[in-house]
Amino acid sequence: MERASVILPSPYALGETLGSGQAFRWRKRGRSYYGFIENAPVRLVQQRETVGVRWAGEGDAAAALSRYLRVDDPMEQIYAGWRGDERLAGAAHRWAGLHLLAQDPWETTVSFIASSASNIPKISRSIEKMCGAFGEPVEFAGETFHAFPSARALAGASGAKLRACELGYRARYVKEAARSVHEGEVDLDAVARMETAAAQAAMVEGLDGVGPKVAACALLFSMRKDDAFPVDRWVQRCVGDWYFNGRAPAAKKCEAWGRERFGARAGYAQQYLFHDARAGARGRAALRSRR
DNA sequence: CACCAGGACGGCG
DNA sequence: CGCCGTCATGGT
Repeated sequence: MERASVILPSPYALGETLGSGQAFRWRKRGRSYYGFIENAPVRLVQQRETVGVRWAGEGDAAAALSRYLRVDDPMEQIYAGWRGDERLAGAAHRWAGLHLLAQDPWETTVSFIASSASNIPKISRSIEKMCGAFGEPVEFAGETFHAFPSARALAGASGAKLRACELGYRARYVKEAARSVHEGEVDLDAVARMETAAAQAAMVEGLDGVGPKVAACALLFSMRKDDAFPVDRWVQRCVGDWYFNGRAPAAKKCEAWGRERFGARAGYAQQYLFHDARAGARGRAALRSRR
């Protein structure tokens, strides 16, 4: 059990970042966030600019948290690059301190296989059920947590038990992708060392249920491939609305456009666009329900 | 009760 | 290639 404390840069929007739809296992209880770093349970407590960490992992908790939260990312520099872009400049202002994360690659890959044509609350429940059914139990802070299941555990899972995790038609994708990783056909450590396009191609080719978007998410949210530009329905729609006069380009073209336009920081641009688009939709939904 | 969701896949033109 | 129907399932 490791304890430490980390000084966050300013700005760092911790709650917004942990709940931004790139990670699915963070839960807020009181002033604490419970989740996993390097697949070991962790509790974070934010007080002003510092975060207290209690971590079940081995090694330097402060270093692990700093890596995970990407506290060294040059946000002001990134925002400066968006000054000529009205939409992104606005999003940078509204969501100042929203960061990308550096999560576990295997967990992130499976999580986004489970994400296809779903929604964030359902994805979270689905992953939680997978962990409960197939993940190793870990005692932490007086309760039992379940680590994210290994490739071996998921490869050996029964189809029925997997589908019980609300995975639907994605269950066979998870099982087959797990087999590919467990048998070494795909090596995520090697993928992480490739440049983005090659890494994406390797994942799409080698992993069932992984297309361009899911691969881009895994690369961006767990392997620091910041030039990746995942295009889901939200991003496709808002890119169409904000940059193409309401006519959304096809997903493939939209991805190429985003990577070309935003370059080495395309992933950050994508995350801010996604966050802004969803926040707008949530606002409109709240407005509707109030009438 | 339609319609949508951090899409992928396979078949068809 | 690009387009389109299909695939479970819960939320709105």
